[in-house]
Amino acid sequence: MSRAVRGDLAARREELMGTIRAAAIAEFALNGLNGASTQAIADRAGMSKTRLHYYIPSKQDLYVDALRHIVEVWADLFHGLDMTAGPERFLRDYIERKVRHAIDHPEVSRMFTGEVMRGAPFLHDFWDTSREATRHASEVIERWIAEDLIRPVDPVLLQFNIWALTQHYALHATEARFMLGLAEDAPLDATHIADEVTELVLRGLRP
Amino acid sequence: MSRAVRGDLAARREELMGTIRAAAIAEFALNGLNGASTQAIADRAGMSKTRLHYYIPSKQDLYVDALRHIVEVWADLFHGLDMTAGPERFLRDYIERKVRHAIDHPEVSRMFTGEVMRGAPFLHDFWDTSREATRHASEVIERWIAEDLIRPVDPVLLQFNIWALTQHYALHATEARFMLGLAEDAPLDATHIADEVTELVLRGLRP
Amino acid sequence: MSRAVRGDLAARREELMGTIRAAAIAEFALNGLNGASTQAIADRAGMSKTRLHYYIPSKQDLYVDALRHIVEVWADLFHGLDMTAGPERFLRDYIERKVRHAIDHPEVSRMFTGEVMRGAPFLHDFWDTSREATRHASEVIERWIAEDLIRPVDPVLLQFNIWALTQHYALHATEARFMLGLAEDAPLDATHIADEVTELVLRGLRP
Amino acid sequence: MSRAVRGDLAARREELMGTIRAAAIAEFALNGLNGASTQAIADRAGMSKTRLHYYIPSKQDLYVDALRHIVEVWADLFHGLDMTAGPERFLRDYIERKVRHAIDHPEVSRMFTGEVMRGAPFLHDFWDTSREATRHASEVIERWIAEDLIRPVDPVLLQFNIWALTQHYALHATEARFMLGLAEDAPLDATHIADEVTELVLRGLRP
DNA sequence: GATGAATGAGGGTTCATTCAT
DNA sequence: TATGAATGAACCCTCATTCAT
Repeated sequence: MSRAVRGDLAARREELMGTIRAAAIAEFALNGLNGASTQAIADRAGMSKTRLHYYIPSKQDLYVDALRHIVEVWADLFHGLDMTAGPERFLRDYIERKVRHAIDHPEVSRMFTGEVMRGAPFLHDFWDTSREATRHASEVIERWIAEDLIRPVDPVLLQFNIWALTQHYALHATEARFMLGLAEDAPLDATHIADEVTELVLRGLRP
Repeated sequence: MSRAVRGDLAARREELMGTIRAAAIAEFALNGLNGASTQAIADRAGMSKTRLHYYIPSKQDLYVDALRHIVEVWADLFHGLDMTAGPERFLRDYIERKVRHAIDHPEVSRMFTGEVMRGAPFLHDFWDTSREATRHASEVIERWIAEDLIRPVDPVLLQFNIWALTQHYALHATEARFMLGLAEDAPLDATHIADEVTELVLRGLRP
Repeated sequence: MSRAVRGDLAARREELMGTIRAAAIAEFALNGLNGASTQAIADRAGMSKTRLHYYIPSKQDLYVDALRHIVEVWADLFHGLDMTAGPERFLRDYIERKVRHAIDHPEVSRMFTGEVMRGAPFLHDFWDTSREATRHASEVIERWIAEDLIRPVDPVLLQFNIWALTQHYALHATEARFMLGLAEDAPLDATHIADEVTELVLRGLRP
Repeated sequence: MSRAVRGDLAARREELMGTIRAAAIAEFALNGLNGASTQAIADRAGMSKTRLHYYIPSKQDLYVDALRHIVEVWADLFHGLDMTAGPERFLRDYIERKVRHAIDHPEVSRMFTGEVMRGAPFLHDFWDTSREATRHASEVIERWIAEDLIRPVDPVLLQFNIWALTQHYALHATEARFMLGLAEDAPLDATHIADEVTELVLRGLRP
């Protein structure tokens, strides 16, 4: 087998795994690990159940893999963001990116929140990393407080609150559309939402 | 059958239905409608699956009944709160109650959020009522703006944002405990959380 | 307890048993012994399943009782018919009564045919009587043949054939209405059907 | 996979479906759609219930498929029969074939009659075709009447009557054997029965 | 790599019946 | 008599997974 063909095969497989993962995230977002059926995932990915099981070791493995993928994507999302630029600049960028991503890929937020709601049984492995990130962010926030750039707040709760505000529009997209009088398939206005959230947070933090 | 005995029977049944509903909410919170098994609900309620099915028409009926119950409980929760008292007083009370309830009964928030994440297929029936409430609240908020009690904001998004902040600690209780360095079964500090959220919102709304 | 009251109670019970039997025949006609549910019978009789079971020893007993009742009713139906009156007079009367009863009470014929189709597992007990009747009728038919009132035929098959012709319109009432262009709830014309059947048989038997 | 193997697989499946259908017809004949259990069908087909369900979408689908099959088989049965050959020739052939088939495959007639007795809820779809056939046959019969080949009769009822006579020996095989003094597993004499029925009908139709 | 076949466990629900009151 | 409660067995069907080809 030539190197090119082998590369082709690998790429083909990679692409297939991407399709499967996307289908899995969509289904896990709707029904969780227990509630999702491999049949539904296979249907969504456009393949037979048997073929799906050829590519994955088990439903649970697929679930964990999807979680890992989500964590990576979110880490990537904030690469290049600079907390040293000060609270205003950082939070504006962060919230904007986070809200936009949440609105564009609601299944991702939903699957993740589902896992967390269940007590995060499969997320514990990743949390040591998250804890480090949280600690690091807390230090920066405390520096901002020390420099009187923002008023004194609980730095961990601040992070949770921002997380809450930005995730919410992914989880509650249907309800939001309804209450805002939008059509069932109309996109939410990410810019407007990001602006309102940003303003609330920045003003809420003023010294 | 004497009136007393009949009363006893009715009370017994009422109590049993409460047990069942609580078990159901816990399971639906974990696994959604599809993922939850009547066996698990029965186990949690301390009865056989057959006996459970004697008391409910179907799993879906139980699910809808639980949702209805949640909506009622939340409506009750805010009876007596007075929006005419001005933003500071109202928001302080509202957020306090909401956060405390979320932290005390996280399964309730979780089941509800799960339903909403799935596109709220069974909640649509209740939303006309919710829309009215949202509209009414929006009017009050706009009056506050007109009276310069708060700065101009999108009144609907403000409601969503407050909702997001107060629900979050129910959904993410496990994660929050972990990041805050608490024990796995330690209660979250509702007072502290409510204070931080309230402060963020009130200051974020200052004219 | 006075005799009158006791009589009342007995009458009440008798009436109730009639209601139950009618409901049972309707359900057994539709679904057979296995397929019929006591719940459906109870519903049809306007009582709770528990109460139904108070009045009957078991579903199977109810089934057998209904069969016995049907056999009795059919026996009564032909009391007074006189085979000595000769074939024309007898067959005219017999077919007329049988067709009319079949069309008026199709459930009865249907439940009975269902039992027979299943191999008549509960009817065997009654068949010794039936065999006697069949033999007796065969003798009369053979006398008719000997007297040249009708042509030579197999006397048992003749009885079966007449039975087939008269039962058919109970079993196939729906189909008959459809093919005859009648409304779904329109009654079949018993007189017309009886005439056609009678004519076919009488002419078919001419020496 | 080679063409030969694929053909093998298809043939294997076809054969299996035939086995399943035969088992299904036997069970549906005994207990109807509601009363028949997939377990009993599986047992009769010599496979596990799970395996049976691998081959059928649902019990109801199997039921409808079996009905469709029966209708097709009966249509095939009368291919080649020529109504233009005149009443005597046609009716002799028709009754002979029909009686023989009924006696050889009583379950088929029984399942069909069961469906019709229940009001034919799943047969309605096929009845438009049947109605056409009935109409066409009626026209031929009326031509026979006009040509004085048979006496005037209701053409639709004539068809029903013949149907009744020929089906009867499938439905009442057990009873017939008993009344004719045959052993429980002895075959009915199709030739004799067909002759008696034919004679009754042909003579009954003489002008 | 990819397909059809197969399976044991479990899914929600209904069953005829019994029990206590 | 008559009711509500309760139950073990059975109902139809789907599950994630494995096997053979």
